[in-house]
Amino acid sequence: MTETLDVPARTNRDKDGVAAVGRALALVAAFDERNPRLTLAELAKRTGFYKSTILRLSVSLERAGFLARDPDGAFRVGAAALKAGQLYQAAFRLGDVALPILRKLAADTGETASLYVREGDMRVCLHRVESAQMVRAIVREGDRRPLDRGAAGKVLRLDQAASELAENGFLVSIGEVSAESAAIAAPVYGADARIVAAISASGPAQRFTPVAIPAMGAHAKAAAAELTTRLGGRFPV
Amino acid sequence: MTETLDVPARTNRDKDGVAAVGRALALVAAFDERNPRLTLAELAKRTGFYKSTILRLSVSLERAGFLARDPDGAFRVGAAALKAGQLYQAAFRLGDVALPILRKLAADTGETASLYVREGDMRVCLHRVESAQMVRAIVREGDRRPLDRGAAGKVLRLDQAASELAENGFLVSIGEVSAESAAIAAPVYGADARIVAAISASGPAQRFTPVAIPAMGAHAKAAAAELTTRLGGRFPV
DNA sequence: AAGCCCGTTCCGCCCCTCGGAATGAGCCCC
DNA sequence: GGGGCTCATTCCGAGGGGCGGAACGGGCTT
Repeated sequence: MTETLDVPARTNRDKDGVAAVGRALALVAAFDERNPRLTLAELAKRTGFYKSTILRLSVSLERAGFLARDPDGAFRVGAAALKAGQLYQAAFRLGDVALPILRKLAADTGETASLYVREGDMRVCLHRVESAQMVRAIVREGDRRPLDRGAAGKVLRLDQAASELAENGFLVSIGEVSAESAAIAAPVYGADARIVAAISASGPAQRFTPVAIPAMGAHAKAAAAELTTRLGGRFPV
Repeated sequence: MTETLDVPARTNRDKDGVAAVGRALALVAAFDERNPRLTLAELAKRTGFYKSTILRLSVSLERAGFLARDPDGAFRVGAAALKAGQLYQAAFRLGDVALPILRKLAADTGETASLYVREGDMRVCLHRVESAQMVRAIVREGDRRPLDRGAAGKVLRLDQAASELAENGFLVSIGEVSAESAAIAAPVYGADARIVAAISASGPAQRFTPVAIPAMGAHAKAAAAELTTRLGGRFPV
């Protein structure tokens, strides 16, 4: 430390940020599902900071609502974190993320690809990319369909992974919405591992043969998995 | 600055926390649902900070995952916020138990059911199940409302059972949070027989008629009682 | 080409933060 | 009861880290 500075002494000037901020956020990151409440001493042990440092940082964190304190003195994460987490989700204008995935699914299957979300006892098409084929399924954004018909409806109605879904990762429906149509759908999961949307490929029933279905299902499943991860979602165990 | 310091110059020594941390968290708080993505210039305008300050703080925030940057340079809240938000919910060990109860309350009343806890002089929505109706109350997890408006707020402010509450076991508010909304709420008690949370059903005021309220109140009261017992809580004498 | 606004880099001075010591309360055990 | 731990909290000097402005360059529009 006293001499021989091969490295420029000011090397830490760039890309270093603000040390106090890093420390404060490390405090928040010290919590986990097993320990959503921590005492000052526990925080000190987990972070390696001095207790006086933690107390000083916690004043600002508490004021901003990112940290809170129980009457017994225990620390826990504050309510502002909940709000910030939702802002993270809101930052995904779903279309920007979903549309490329839908385009790929439409190309891979040759069918119309669409993204459905649940709305009460109906499902609503949020985005859609139509097939290029002469005979194809026509779906428009905003279309509302009953939840009890069609592959996407079935997927959105699942509280937990049904046996058929768990087996293949997708569901099929033939002639449910209309006699000559068919569809295949896979679930998109949110951060809480619950189904938040369904990605489907739909078209004329004639093309949904026992031979074609497995490949279509695999594509739908892959698209749904891609969207799930892009949204920060978590797959159920 | 040069003289005449009536106020002790070092009055800010106590209870001041760390200024840089407050600034960093103000950056995160600058986002909202309408603006989940912000440019550097927008952030500077909203926070009043210099752009150089924001850039410096953002290095630490990004490293911790609380802020992220898109390829086009726009800032958004980072994934660590989502995790932190879940830790906030985890601190209340209510989620697994409360959600089924909220679902039942939403089904029974046809209105949006939500669970509020007190956070200082505000109340925070911890969990929520929205109504299936076309016209319904919109509540998001993490929403903060003042304690002095709305049925849930009144419930949470009760140190002891007020006469009205003791009589019916629930409270009603009409047009308090917004002119066209109404809500009904009942208290959840902890092991020490003090109020730890409020369960409420909220929706358009038109549906909260003198005829409908008693049934809704009974449902809310039942839901709160159910949650109280499931949490090992004790009712006041 | 001038003007504007964008994002980014750089650096000196001041003040803010760090970290350790000191304090007191609470608890357990002999 | 008192000694000895661990707990949370307060205080302050010294050192360096962050603030805030200036300066720069690129991309637009006028």
